[in-house]
Amino acid sequence: MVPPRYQRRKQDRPQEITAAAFAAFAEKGYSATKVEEVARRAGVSKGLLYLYFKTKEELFKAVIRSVVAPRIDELARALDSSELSAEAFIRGPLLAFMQRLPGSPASVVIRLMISEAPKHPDLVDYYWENVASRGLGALRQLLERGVAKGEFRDSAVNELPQLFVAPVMMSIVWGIVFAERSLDTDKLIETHLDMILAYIRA
Amino acid sequence: MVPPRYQRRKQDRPQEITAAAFAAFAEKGYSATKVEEVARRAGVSKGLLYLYFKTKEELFKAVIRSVVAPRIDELARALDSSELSAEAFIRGPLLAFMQRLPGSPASVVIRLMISEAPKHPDLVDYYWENVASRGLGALRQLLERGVAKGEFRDSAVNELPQLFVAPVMMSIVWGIVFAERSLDTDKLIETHLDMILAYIRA
DNA sequence: ATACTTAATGACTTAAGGGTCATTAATGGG
DNA sequence: CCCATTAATGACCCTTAAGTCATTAAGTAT
Repeated sequence: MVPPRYQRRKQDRPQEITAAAFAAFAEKGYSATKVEEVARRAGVSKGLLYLYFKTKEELFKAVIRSVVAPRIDELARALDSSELSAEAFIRGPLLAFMQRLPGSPASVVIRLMISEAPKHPDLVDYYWENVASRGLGALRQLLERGVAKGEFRDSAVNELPQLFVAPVMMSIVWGIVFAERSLDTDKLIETHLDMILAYIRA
Repeated sequence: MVPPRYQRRKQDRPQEITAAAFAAFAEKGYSATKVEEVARRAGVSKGLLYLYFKTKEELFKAVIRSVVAPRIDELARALDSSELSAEAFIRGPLLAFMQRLPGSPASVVIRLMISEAPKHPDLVDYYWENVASRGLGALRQLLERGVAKGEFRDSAVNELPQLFVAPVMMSIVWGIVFAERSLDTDKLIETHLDMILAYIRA
């Protein structure tokens, strides 16, 4: 009994291919990755890949979306789930969340966005609507809650939630460029939040 | 009298070519830029370009160096030239310097480094030795001076000069990805430094 | 002037890699 | 069991772009 040379698995292929593509893009970046290489990693022929994704660019977009999409609700849920004070929330769940990012797939997405954004305005729109503006909105909300409860004073930080994100971005970029020259990103992020809290505390 | 079809200008060509390449890379990124396009912008044939630069990669490295090199001493000079207190220095020259970066060629270099670093470890070494480690060293020195003079207290910031740089990196990345969706980077950086100072003041 | 050196050209070669398509074979319905 | 359907293959095509080189002509020394 000869085993079949391949199996038809229409349901699973797209996911398997995007997963393989993500791994390849993470290692080599988008343009240095060959479509054939992605197919090889997915255990699939190049022709099949083109059956599911019309172009390499479309594959790229699918990859970004596939990584980003599942995290969105996770992020949304995080905020309202807690009965903590704003400060406790920042020192607890938010700190933990931020510290996880530099070593996570999010880091790869950031790198890809930085490299490819200029060529893919629609991807930027997607990322903006689903990740950036939502995340910043959540931070703003958090700050307002803190002010309303009398924990925080009004300050320029309210208008600049990017201040929260800066050390995470720094850590991610550091990791991309100076991979080996280690940086204590956990401490960087924690110190930064400590600093913000000291600054905005009422 | 027929003007010569071209002029021999061995002295100027390399600079002109790297300048043209920088402009092209700034617009399209490294791999999306064709060597022929660089030659065209430099008003030169492709063959001549290859007379001065053996490969596209070598041209790339020359471009980075040509942008980075002149700024190095400027940076070094900045520190010791001032008789200001550490805080005044931070609020004055350092703030101005940092605010200039997001709109400067440095921003392009950062983008190129992020995209291409993994493929060019020697460039990373160069950048580390000449820019990153020097700049961070200068910041550390500045903090120590502040502590020695009794302006600043000892804190975790001494070991993490990256904290200073974070909002600049954030601004640069924001500019790359969300070019149009404006962010008040000047205010972001100023608020950040204000925050640091409040945190470390003795 | 003449001969010589070399900066400069641009048509050409070559390789890589994105994308196609005729062919094969797994699968499911009758 | 057999046929129709379509998932899957992989050899092939074709464009693009890096890199070469024989040739031309600007500058220079004798």
